[in-house]
Amino acid sequence: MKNLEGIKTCNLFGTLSEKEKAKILSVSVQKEYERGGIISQEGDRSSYVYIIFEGQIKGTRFTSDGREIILEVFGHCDMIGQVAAIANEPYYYTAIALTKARVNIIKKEDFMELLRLNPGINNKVLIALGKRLRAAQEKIEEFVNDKVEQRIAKLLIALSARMGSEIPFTRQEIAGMVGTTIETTIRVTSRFKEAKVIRTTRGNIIIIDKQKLGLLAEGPPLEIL
Amino acid sequence: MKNLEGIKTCNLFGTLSEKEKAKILSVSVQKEYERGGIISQEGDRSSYVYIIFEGQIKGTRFTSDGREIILEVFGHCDMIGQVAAIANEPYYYTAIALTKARVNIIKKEDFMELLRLNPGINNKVLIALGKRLRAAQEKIEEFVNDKVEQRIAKLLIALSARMGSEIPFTRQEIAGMVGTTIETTIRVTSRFKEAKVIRTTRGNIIIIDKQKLGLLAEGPPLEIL
DNA sequence: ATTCTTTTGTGATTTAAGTCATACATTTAA
DNA sequence: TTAAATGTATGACTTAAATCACAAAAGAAT
Repeated sequence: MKNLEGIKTCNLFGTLSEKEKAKILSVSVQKEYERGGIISQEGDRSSYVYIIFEGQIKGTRFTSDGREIILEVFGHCDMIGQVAAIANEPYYYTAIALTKARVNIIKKEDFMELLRLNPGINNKVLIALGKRLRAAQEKIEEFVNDKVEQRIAKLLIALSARMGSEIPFTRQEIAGMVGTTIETTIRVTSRFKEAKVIRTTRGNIIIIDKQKLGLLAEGPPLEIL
Repeated sequence: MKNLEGIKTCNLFGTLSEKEKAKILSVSVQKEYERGGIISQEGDRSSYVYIIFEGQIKGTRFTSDGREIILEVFGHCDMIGQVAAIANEPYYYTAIALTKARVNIIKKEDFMELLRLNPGINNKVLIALGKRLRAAQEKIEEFVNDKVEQRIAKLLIALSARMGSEIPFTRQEIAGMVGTTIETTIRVTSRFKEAKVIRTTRGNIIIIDKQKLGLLAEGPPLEIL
Protein backbone atom coordinates (compact mmCIF):
# COMPACT_ATOMS: atom_id res chain seq x y z
CA MET A 1 0.00 0.00 0.00
CA LYS A 2 2.90 2.29 0.62
CA ASN A 3 3.68 2.55 -3.08
CA LEU A 4 0.21 3.63 -3.92
CA GLU A 5 0.79 6.77 -1.96
CA GLY A 6 3.19 8.11 -4.56
CA ILE A 7 0.42 8.59 -7.02
CA LYS A 8 -1.12 11.19 -4.74
CA THR A 9 1.64 13.60 -5.53
CA CYS A 10 0.63 13.64 -9.19
CA ASN A 11 -0.47 16.94 -10.56
CA LEU A 12 -3.70 15.28 -11.59
CA PHE A 13 -4.80 15.16 -7.98
CA GLY A 14 -3.27 18.42 -6.93
CA THR A 15 -6.52 20.13 -6.16
CA LEU A 16 -8.03 17.35 -4.10
CA SER A 17 -8.36 17.14 -0.37
CA GLU A 18 -6.70 14.30 1.53
CA LYS A 19 -10.07 12.69 1.92
CA GLU A 20 -10.77 12.75 -1.80
CA LYS A 21 -7.34 11.37 -2.56
CA ALA A 22 -7.98 8.58 -0.14
CA LYS A 23 -11.18 7.86 -1.99
CA ILE A 24 -9.33 7.46 -5.26
CA LEU A 25 -6.91 5.07 -3.67
CA SER A 26 -9.80 3.11 -2.26
CA VAL A 27 -11.29 2.50 -5.69
CA SER A 28 -8.01 1.73 -7.42
CA VAL A 29 -6.02 -1.46 -7.59
CA GLN A 30 -2.33 -1.60 -8.25
CA LYS A 31 -0.80 -4.00 -10.71
CA GLU A 32 2.71 -4.68 -11.87
CA TYR A 33 3.79 -5.52 -15.39
CA GLU A 34 7.01 -6.94 -16.76
CA ARG A 35 8.60 -5.50 -19.88
CA GLY A 36 6.39 -6.57 -22.76
CA GLY A 37 3.33 -6.99 -20.55
CA ILE A 38 0.10 -5.93 -22.18
CA ILE A 39 -1.95 -3.45 -20.19
CA SER A 40 -4.83 -2.99 -22.59
CA GLN A 41 -5.53 -4.03 -26.12
CA GLU A 42 -6.68 -2.18 -29.21
CA GLY A 43 -10.32 -2.87 -29.97
CA ASP A 44 -11.16 -4.19 -26.53
CA ARG A 45 -14.18 -2.79 -24.80
CA SER A 46 -12.88 -0.17 -22.37
CA SER A 47 -13.45 -1.09 -18.74
CA TYR A 48 -10.57 0.57 -16.93
CA VAL A 49 -8.57 3.72 -16.72
CA TYR A 50 -4.89 3.41 -15.87
CA ILE A 51 -2.64 5.78 -14.02
CA ILE A 52 1.03 5.01 -14.34
CA PHE A 53 2.93 5.06 -11.12
CA GLU A 54 6.28 3.74 -12.27
CA GLY A 55 7.89 2.71 -15.52
CA GLN A 56 7.25 3.45 -19.17
CA ILE A 57 4.38 2.28 -21.31
CA LYS A 58 4.00 2.53 -25.06
CA GLY A 59 0.75 3.12 -26.93
CA THR A 60 1.06 1.06 -30.06
CA ARG A 61 -0.88 0.17 -33.16
CA PHE A 62 0.02 -2.56 -35.62
CA THR A 63 -0.25 -2.16 -39.35
CA SER A 64 -1.83 -4.83 -41.53
CA ASP A 65 1.63 -6.12 -42.42
CA GLY A 66 2.62 -6.41 -38.77
CA ARG A 67 4.77 -3.32 -38.38
CA GLU A 68 4.45 -1.50 -35.11
CA ILE A 69 3.69 2.21 -34.82
CA ILE A 70 4.33 3.67 -31.39
CA LEU A 71 2.03 6.67 -31.10
CA GLU A 72 2.83 7.75 -27.57
CA VAL A 73 5.09 6.89 -24.68
CA PHE A 74 3.68 7.32 -21.20
CA GLY A 75 5.43 7.64 -17.88
CA HIS A 76 4.97 8.59 -14.25
CA CYS A 77 1.54 10.09 -13.50
CA ASP A 78 0.29 9.76 -17.06
CA MET A 79 -3.19 8.42 -17.52
CA ILE A 80 -4.28 6.08 -20.27
CA GLY A 81 -7.63 4.75 -21.33
CA GLN A 82 -9.57 7.85 -20.38
CA VAL A 83 -10.52 8.82 -23.93
CA ALA A 84 -12.07 5.43 -24.53
CA ALA A 85 -13.76 5.56 -21.15
CA ILE A 86 -15.27 8.98 -21.60
CA ALA A 87 -16.40 8.42 -25.18
CA ASN A 88 -17.50 4.90 -24.28
CA GLU A 89 -15.56 3.42 -27.16
CA PRO A 90 -13.11 0.54 -27.45
CA TYR A 91 -9.47 1.25 -26.80
CA TYR A 92 -7.82 2.85 -29.77
CA TYR A 93 -4.46 1.22 -29.30
CA THR A 94 -2.56 -1.38 -27.38
CA ALA A 95 -0.66 -0.36 -24.26
CA ILE A 96 2.50 -2.36 -23.62
CA ALA A 97 5.01 -1.99 -20.80
CA LEU A 98 8.40 -0.85 -22.09
CA THR A 99 10.02 -1.38 -18.74
CA LYS A 100 8.88 -3.00 -15.55
CA ALA A 101 5.87 -0.90 -14.71
CA ARG A 102 3.49 -0.31 -11.85
CA VAL A 103 0.03 0.93 -12.68
CA ASN A 104 -3.05 2.02 -10.75
CA ILE A 105 -6.21 0.63 -12.26
CA ILE A 106 -9.53 2.34 -11.78
CA LYS A 107 -12.83 0.93 -12.97
CA LYS A 108 -14.37 3.02 -15.68
CA GLU A 109 -17.49 3.65 -13.65
CA ASP A 110 -15.50 4.79 -10.65
CA PHE A 111 -13.48 7.06 -12.89
CA MET A 112 -16.56 8.63 -14.40
CA GLU A 113 -17.92 9.14 -10.92
CA LEU A 114 -14.68 10.78 -9.91
CA LEU A 115 -14.93 13.16 -12.85
CA ARG A 116 -18.49 14.02 -12.08
CA LEU A 117 -17.86 14.82 -8.45
CA ASN A 118 -14.59 16.68 -8.87
CA PRO A 119 -14.56 19.47 -11.47
CA GLY A 120 -10.91 19.94 -10.56
CA ILE A 121 -9.99 16.53 -11.88
CA ASN A 122 -12.12 17.08 -14.92
CA ASN A 123 -10.06 20.13 -15.70
CA LYS A 124 -6.78 18.35 -15.20
CA VAL A 125 -7.89 15.59 -17.53
CA LEU A 126 -8.83 18.19 -20.12
CA ILE A 127 -5.43 19.85 -19.84
CA ALA A 128 -3.64 16.53 -20.16
CA LEU A 129 -5.64 15.66 -23.25
CA GLY A 130 -4.89 19.05 -24.74
CA LYS A 131 -1.19 18.40 -24.27
CA ARG A 132 -1.46 15.06 -25.98
CA LEU A 133 -3.31 16.64 -28.87
CA ARG A 134 -0.56 19.19 -29.31
CA ALA A 135 2.12 16.55 -29.09
CA ALA A 136 0.37 14.61 -31.85
CA GLN A 137 0.09 17.73 -33.97
CA GLU A 138 3.74 18.54 -33.46
CA LYS A 139 4.52 15.06 -34.68
CA ILE A 140 2.47 15.69 -37.81
CA GLU A 141 4.48 18.83 -38.38
CA GLU A 142 7.67 16.85 -38.00
CA PHE A 143 6.58 14.41 -40.67
CA VAL A 144 5.98 17.30 -43.02
CA ASN A 145 9.11 19.29 -42.28
CA ASP A 146 11.85 17.08 -40.96
CA LYS A 147 14.05 14.39 -42.33
CA VAL A 148 14.45 11.11 -40.46
CA GLU A 149 17.79 12.18 -38.97
CA GLN A 150 16.15 15.24 -37.45
CA ARG A 151 13.13 13.32 -36.21
CA ILE A 152 15.34 10.78 -34.48
CA ALA A 153 17.37 13.54 -32.86
CA LYS A 154 14.17 15.15 -31.58
CA LEU A 155 12.88 11.85 -30.28
CA LEU A 156 16.08 11.10 -28.39
CA ILE A 157 15.96 14.52 -26.78
CA ALA A 158 12.32 14.11 -25.79
CA LEU A 159 12.94 10.65 -24.36
CA SER A 160 16.01 11.71 -22.44
CA ALA A 161 14.04 14.54 -20.89
CA ARG A 162 11.80 11.93 -19.29
CA MET A 163 14.15 9.13 -18.53
CA GLY A 164 17.67 10.43 -18.43
CA SER A 165 20.51 10.11 -20.91
CA GLU A 166 20.30 6.33 -21.07
CA ILE A 167 17.44 5.38 -23.32
CA PRO A 168 16.38 1.74 -23.04
CA PHE A 169 14.95 1.19 -26.50
CA THR A 170 15.97 -0.97 -29.43
CA ARG A 171 16.40 0.51 -32.91
CA GLN A 172 13.24 -1.35 -33.86
CA GLU A 173 11.30 0.60 -31.23
CA ILE A 174 12.93 3.86 -32.18
CA ALA A 175 11.90 3.15 -35.77
CA GLY A 176 8.31 2.59 -34.63
CA MET A 177 8.32 5.90 -32.79
CA VAL A 178 9.60 8.04 -35.64
CA GLY A 179 7.74 6.15 -38.31
CA THR A 180 10.61 4.77 -40.30
CA THR A 181 12.28 1.41 -40.91
CA ILE A 182 14.74 -0.35 -38.68
CA GLU A 183 17.44 -0.14 -41.35
CA THR A 184 17.35 3.63 -41.64
CA THR A 185 17.23 3.94 -37.88
CA ILE A 186 20.34 1.79 -37.57
CA ARG A 187 22.08 3.80 -40.26
CA VAL A 188 21.22 7.12 -38.62
CA THR A 189 22.22 5.99 -35.13
CA SER A 190 25.43 4.54 -36.54
CA ARG A 191 26.26 7.94 -37.96
CA PHE A 192 25.42 9.55 -34.61
CA LYS A 193 27.75 7.07 -32.96
CA GLU A 194 30.57 7.81 -35.35
CA ALA A 195 30.14 11.52 -34.65
CA LYS A 196 30.31 10.75 -30.91
CA VAL A 197 26.82 12.11 -30.28
CA ILE A 198 25.67 8.84 -28.73
CA ARG A 199 27.03 5.54 -27.48
CA THR A 200 25.08 2.31 -27.71
CA THR A 201 24.77 -1.06 -26.10
CA ARG A 202 22.36 -3.76 -27.10
CA GLY A 203 18.92 -2.30 -26.55
CA ASN A 204 20.18 1.02 -25.26
CA ILE A 205 21.19 4.40 -26.56
CA ILE A 206 23.26 6.65 -24.33
CA ILE A 207 23.44 10.31 -25.17
CA ILE A 208 26.92 11.70 -24.76
CA ASP A 209 26.72 15.01 -26.61
CA LYS A 210 23.41 16.59 -25.82
CA GLN A 211 24.40 19.87 -27.39
CA LYS A 212 25.22 18.44 -30.78
CA LEU A 213 22.05 16.39 -30.63
CA GLY A 214 20.18 19.64 -30.06
CA LEU A 215 21.74 21.07 -33.20
CA LEU A 216 20.76 17.99 -35.18
CA ALA A 217 17.20 18.39 -33.96
CA GLU A 218 17.19 21.96 -35.21
CA GLY A 219 17.86 20.97 -38.76
CA PRO A 220 21.41 20.95 -40.07
CA PRO A 221 22.39 17.42 -41.10
CA LEU A 222 25.30 15.74 -39.44
CA GLU A 223 27.64 16.17 -42.39
CA ILE A 224 27.76 19.95 -42.13
CA LEU A 225 28.22 20.08 -38.35
CA MET B 1 -30.36 36.90 -33.04
CA LYS B 2 -32.31 34.35 -35.03
CA ASN B 3 -29.15 32.81 -36.45
CA LEU B 4 -27.67 32.35 -33.07
CA GLU B 5 -30.42 29.90 -32.26
CA GLY B 6 -28.98 27.31 -34.63
CA ILE B 7 -26.05 26.74 -32.36
CA LYS B 8 -28.38 25.44 -29.68
CA THR B 9 -28.97 22.30 -31.68
CA CYS B 10 -25.28 21.39 -31.42
CA ASN B 11 -24.52 18.18 -29.64
CA LEU B 12 -22.29 20.17 -27.35
CA PHE B 13 -25.31 21.66 -25.66
CA GLY B 14 -27.52 18.60 -25.87
CA THR B 15 -27.70 18.05 -22.15
CA LEU B 16 -28.53 21.59 -21.19
CA SER B 17 -31.85 23.04 -20.20
CA GLU B 18 -33.39 25.83 -22.24
CA LYS B 19 -32.43 28.23 -19.52
CA GLU B 20 -28.81 27.18 -19.61
CA LYS B 21 -28.73 27.41 -23.38
CA ALA B 22 -30.12 30.88 -23.15
CA LYS B 23 -27.32 31.71 -20.76
CA ILE B 24 -24.71 30.63 -23.27
CA LEU B 25 -26.27 32.76 -25.96
CA SER B 26 -26.34 35.67 -23.59
CA VAL B 27 -22.58 35.54 -23.07
CA SER B 28 -21.68 34.93 -26.71
CA VAL B 29 -21.32 37.33 -29.59
CA GLN B 30 -21.69 36.36 -33.20
CA LYS B 31 -19.23 37.44 -35.85
CA GLU B 32 -18.95 36.88 -39.56
CA TYR B 33 -15.75 36.30 -41.50
CA GLU B 34 -15.02 36.39 -45.20
CA ARG B 35 -12.88 33.72 -46.84
CA GLY B 36 -9.32 34.34 -45.67
CA GLY B 37 -10.45 36.16 -42.54
CA ILE B 38 -8.31 35.46 -39.50
CA ILE B 39 -10.22 34.30 -36.45
CA SER B 40 -7.30 33.82 -34.09
CA GLN B 41 -3.58 33.86 -34.43
CA GLU B 42 -0.82 31.47 -33.41
CA GLY B 43 1.03 32.73 -30.38
CA ASP B 44 -1.61 35.23 -29.33
CA ARG B 45 -2.73 35.20 -25.75
CA SER B 46 -5.98 33.25 -25.67
CA SER B 47 -8.98 35.35 -24.73
CA TYR B 48 -11.87 33.70 -26.54
CA VAL B 49 -13.36 30.36 -27.40
CA TYR B 50 -15.10 30.03 -30.75
CA ILE B 51 -18.01 27.86 -31.77
CA ILE B 52 -18.53 27.61 -35.48
CA PHE B 53 -22.06 28.10 -36.61
CA GLU B 54 -21.58 28.16 -40.35
CA GLY B 55 -18.74 27.73 -42.81
CA GLN B 56 -15.34 26.06 -42.69
CA ILE B 57 -12.27 27.14 -40.78
CA LYS B 58 -8.74 25.83 -41.08
CA GLY B 59 -6.25 25.51 -38.23
CA THR B 60 -2.91 26.36 -39.76
CA ARG B 61 0.72 26.67 -38.85
CA PHE B 62 3.43 28.18 -41.01
CA THR B 63 6.88 26.72 -41.37
CA SER B 64 9.99 28.87 -41.16
CA ASP B 65 10.19 28.94 -44.95
CA GLY B 66 6.61 30.11 -45.26
CA ARG B 67 4.89 26.88 -46.21
CA GLU B 68 1.49 26.31 -44.69
CA ILE B 69 0.52 23.17 -42.78
CA ILE B 70 -3.21 22.76 -42.27
CA LEU B 71 -3.60 20.65 -39.15
CA GLU B 72 -7.36 20.57 -38.88
CA VAL B 73 -10.46 21.72 -40.68
CA PHE B 74 -13.42 22.74 -38.57
CA GLY B 75 -17.08 23.05 -39.47
CA HIS B 76 -20.56 23.40 -38.02
CA CYS B 77 -20.67 23.05 -34.22
CA ASP B 78 -16.95 22.57 -33.84
CA MET B 79 -15.22 24.49 -31.11
CA ILE B 80 -11.82 26.07 -31.35
CA GLY B 81 -9.59 27.77 -28.83
CA GLN B 82 -10.70 25.68 -25.89
CA VAL B 83 -7.38 23.91 -25.38
CA ALA B 84 -5.56 27.22 -25.13
CA ALA B 85 -8.28 28.56 -22.84
CA ILE B 86 -8.28 25.63 -20.46
CA ALA B 87 -4.51 25.31 -20.28
CA ASN B 88 -4.18 29.10 -20.16
CA GLU B 89 -1.68 29.10 -22.99
CA PRO B 90 -1.36 31.08 -26.20
CA TYR B 91 -3.13 29.74 -29.28
CA TYR B 92 -1.21 26.94 -30.88
CA TYR B 93 -2.18 27.76 -34.43
CA THR B 94 -3.83 30.30 -36.64
CA ALA B 95 -7.51 29.88 -37.49
CA ILE B 96 -8.47 31.15 -40.93
CA ALA B 97 -11.87 31.09 -42.62
CA LEU B 98 -11.90 28.83 -45.67
CA THR B 99 -15.33 29.96 -46.67
CA LYS B 100 -17.60 32.72 -45.50
CA ALA B 101 -18.06 31.76 -41.86
CA ARG B 102 -20.22 32.67 -38.92
CA VAL B 103 -18.81 32.12 -35.48
CA ASN B 104 -20.02 32.45 -31.90
CA ILE B 105 -17.42 34.03 -29.69
CA ILE B 106 -17.37 33.39 -25.96
CA LYS B 107 -15.03 35.11 -23.56
CA LYS B 108 -12.58 32.73 -22.01
CA GLU B 109 -13.77 33.54 -18.51
CA ASP B 110 -17.38 32.94 -19.43
CA PHE B 111 -16.42 29.66 -21.04
CA MET B 112 -14.54 28.50 -17.98
CA GLU B 113 -17.53 29.45 -15.86
CA LEU B 114 -19.75 27.43 -18.18
CA LEU B 115 -17.52 24.41 -17.77
CA ARG B 116 -17.47 24.74 -14.04
CA LEU B 117 -21.23 24.97 -13.68
CA ASN B 118 -22.17 22.31 -16.22
CA PRO B 119 -20.45 18.95 -15.91
CA GLY B 120 -22.40 17.90 -18.97
CA ILE B 121 -20.61 20.41 -21.16
CA ASN B 122 -17.33 19.48 -19.57
CA ASN B 123 -17.89 15.95 -20.72
CA LYS B 124 -18.81 16.94 -24.23
CA VAL B 125 -15.69 19.04 -24.49
CA LEU B 126 -13.65 16.07 -23.33
CA ILE B 127 -15.23 13.80 -25.93
CA ALA B 128 -14.64 16.33 -28.69
CA LEU B 129 -10.99 16.65 -27.67
CA GLY B 130 -10.64 12.90 -27.64
CA LYS B 131 -11.91 12.75 -31.19
CA ARG B 132 -9.44 15.37 -32.30
CA LEU B 133 -6.62 13.45 -30.63
CA ARG B 134 -7.58 10.31 -32.51
CA ALA B 135 -7.90 12.16 -35.76
CA ALA B 136 -4.38 13.51 -35.27
CA GLN B 137 -3.08 10.05 -34.43
CA GLU B 138 -4.76 8.58 -37.49
CA LYS B 139 -2.98 11.19 -39.53
CA ILE B 140 0.33 10.15 -38.03
CA GLU B 141 -0.44 6.59 -39.02
CA GLU B 142 -1.20 7.75 -42.53
CA PHE B 143 2.18 9.42 -42.79
CA VAL B 144 3.82 6.16 -41.78
CA ASN B 145 1.77 3.80 -43.93
CA ASP B 146 0.32 5.58 -46.90
CA LYS B 147 1.66 7.07 -50.08
CA VAL B 148 0.61 10.54 -51.12
CA GLU B 149 -1.96 9.24 -53.58
CA GLN B 150 -3.68 7.32 -50.81
CA ARG B 151 -3.51 10.21 -48.35
CA ILE B 152 -5.10 12.56 -50.87
CA ALA B 153 -7.86 10.04 -51.56
CA LYS B 154 -8.55 9.76 -47.84
CA LEU B 155 -8.58 13.51 -47.43
CA LEU B 156 -11.05 14.03 -50.26
CA ILE B 157 -13.36 11.42 -48.76
CA ALA B 158 -13.17 13.01 -45.32
CA LEU B 159 -13.79 16.48 -46.70
CA SER B 160 -16.70 15.37 -48.86
CA ALA B 161 -18.32 13.75 -45.82
CA ARG B 162 -18.51 17.20 -44.26
CA MET B 163 -19.17 19.44 -47.18
CA GLY B 164 -20.57 17.42 -50.03
CA SER B 165 -18.98 16.25 -53.23
CA GLU B 166 -17.84 19.70 -54.27
CA ILE B 167 -14.70 20.54 -52.34
CA PRO B 168 -13.77 24.21 -52.46
CA PHE B 169 -10.02 23.98 -51.99
CA THR B 170 -7.04 24.76 -54.19
CA ARG B 171 -4.29 22.20 -54.79
CA GLN B 172 -2.10 24.38 -52.62
CA GLU B 173 -4.49 23.91 -49.71
CA ILE B 174 -4.85 20.20 -50.37
CA ALA B 175 -1.06 19.96 -50.31
CA GLY B 176 -1.01 21.74 -46.96
CA MET B 177 -3.52 19.29 -45.55
CA VAL B 178 -1.76 16.10 -46.61
CA GLY B 179 1.72 17.45 -45.99
CA THR B 180 3.12 17.38 -49.48
CA THR B 181 4.06 19.86 -52.21
CA ILE B 182 1.74 21.57 -54.62
CA GLU B 183 3.42 19.86 -57.58
CA THR B 184 2.78 16.33 -56.38
CA THR B 185 -0.76 17.28 -55.45
CA ILE B 186 -1.38 18.57 -58.95
CA ARG B 187 0.13 15.45 -60.45
CA VAL B 188 -1.97 13.16 -58.30
CA THR B 189 -5.21 15.05 -58.90
CA SER B 190 -4.44 15.15 -62.63
CA ARG B 191 -4.20 11.38 -62.60
CA PHE B 192 -7.47 11.18 -60.66
CA LYS B 193 -9.05 13.39 -63.29
CA GLU B 194 -7.82 11.26 -66.12
CA ALA B 195 -9.27 8.20 -64.40
CA LYS B 196 -12.57 10.07 -64.06
CA VAL B 197 -12.52 9.88 -60.28
CA ILE B 198 -12.83 13.65 -59.95
CA ARG B 199 -13.56 16.74 -62.01
CA THR B 200 -11.97 20.07 -61.25
CA THR B 201 -12.58 23.73 -61.72
CA ARG B 202 -10.28 26.47 -60.54
CA GLY B 203 -10.20 26.20 -56.77
CA ASN B 204 -12.58 23.25 -56.65
CA ILE B 205 -12.50 19.49 -56.77
CA ILE B 206 -15.70 17.64 -57.55
CA ILE B 207 -15.89 13.97 -56.72
CA ILE B 208 -17.59 11.97 -59.44
CA ASP B 209 -16.63 8.41 -58.54
CA LYS B 210 -16.85 8.01 -54.81
CA GLN B 211 -16.46 4.26 -55.00
CA LYS B 212 -13.20 4.30 -56.89
CA LEU B 213 -11.94 6.99 -54.56
CA GLY B 214 -12.75 4.67 -51.70
CA LEU B 215 -10.63 1.98 -53.29
CA LEU B 216 -7.75 4.40 -53.74
CA ALA B 217 -7.99 5.31 -50.06
CA GLU B 218 -7.69 1.65 -49.17
CA GLY B 219 -4.35 1.27 -50.81
CA PRO B 220 -4.10 -0.01 -54.36
CA PRO B 221 -2.55 2.63 -56.57
CA LEU B 222 -4.48 4.00 -59.51
CA GLU B 223 -2.51 2.07 -62.09
CA ILE B 224 -3.70 -1.32 -60.95
CA LEU B 225 -7.38 -0.38 -60.62
C1' DA C 1 -8.20 45.92 -72.93
C1' DT C 2 -4.11 45.12 -70.77
C1' DT C 3 -1.43 43.97 -66.88
C1' DC C 4 -0.86 41.47 -62.67
C1' DT C 5 -1.65 37.60 -59.75
C1' DT C 6 -3.06 33.16 -58.71
C1' DT C 7 -3.80 28.58 -60.00
C1' DT C 8 -2.88 24.72 -62.78
C1' DG C 9 0.10 21.88 -65.61
C1' DT C 10 4.52 19.28 -67.09
C1' DG C 11 9.28 17.94 -67.91
C1' DA C 12 13.96 16.96 -66.09
C1' DT C 13 16.73 15.89 -62.28
C1' DT C 14 18.01 14.84 -57.57
C1' DT C 15 17.64 12.77 -53.26
C1' DA C 16 16.05 10.61 -49.10
C1' DA C 17 14.46 6.67 -47.64
C1' DG C 18 12.46 2.09 -48.56
C1' DT C 19 13.42 -2.65 -49.96
C1' DC C 20 16.01 -6.82 -50.35
C1' DA C 21 19.68 -9.63 -49.12
C1' DT C 22 23.09 -11.23 -46.19
C1' DA C 23 26.15 -11.47 -42.04
C1' DC C 24 27.55 -11.35 -37.51
C1' DA C 25 27.10 -10.69 -32.55
C1' DT C 26 24.63 -11.37 -28.37
C1' DT C 27 21.05 -13.32 -25.51
C1' DT C 28 17.86 -16.77 -24.35
C1' DA C 29 16.11 -21.35 -24.60
C1' DA C 30 16.45 -26.22 -25.23
C1' DT D 1 26.91 -26.27 -25.36
C1' DT D 2 24.38 -26.07 -29.11
C1' DA D 3 20.55 -24.16 -31.33
C1' DA D 4 17.18 -20.59 -31.91
C1' DA D 5 15.86 -15.95 -31.55
C1' DT D 6 16.76 -11.23 -31.38
C1' DG D 7 19.37 -7.11 -32.26
C1' DT D 8 22.84 -4.70 -34.94
C1' DA D 9 25.32 -3.77 -39.20
C1' DT D 10 26.09 -2.85 -44.29
C1' DG D 11 25.93 -3.16 -49.27
C1' DA D 12 23.24 -2.86 -53.65
C1' DC D 13 19.31 -1.33 -55.81
C1' DT D 14 14.73 0.85 -56.45
C1' DT D 15 11.40 4.24 -55.94
C1' DA D 16 8.37 7.91 -54.34
C1' DA D 17 8.38 12.38 -53.89
C1' DA D 18 10.99 16.82 -53.59
C1' DT D 19 13.17 20.34 -56.20
C1' DC D 20 13.94 23.36 -60.03
C1' DA D 21 12.39 25.51 -64.00
C1' DC D 22 9.27 27.12 -67.09
C1' DA D 23 4.64 27.83 -69.34
C1' DA D 24 -0.13 28.47 -70.03
C1' DA D 25 -4.84 29.39 -68.41
C1' DA D 26 -8.20 31.84 -65.50
C1' DG D 27 -9.58 35.55 -62.67
C1' DA D 28 -8.87 40.08 -60.53
C1' DA D 29 -7.35 44.69 -60.79
C1' DT D 30 -6.00 48.90 -63.18
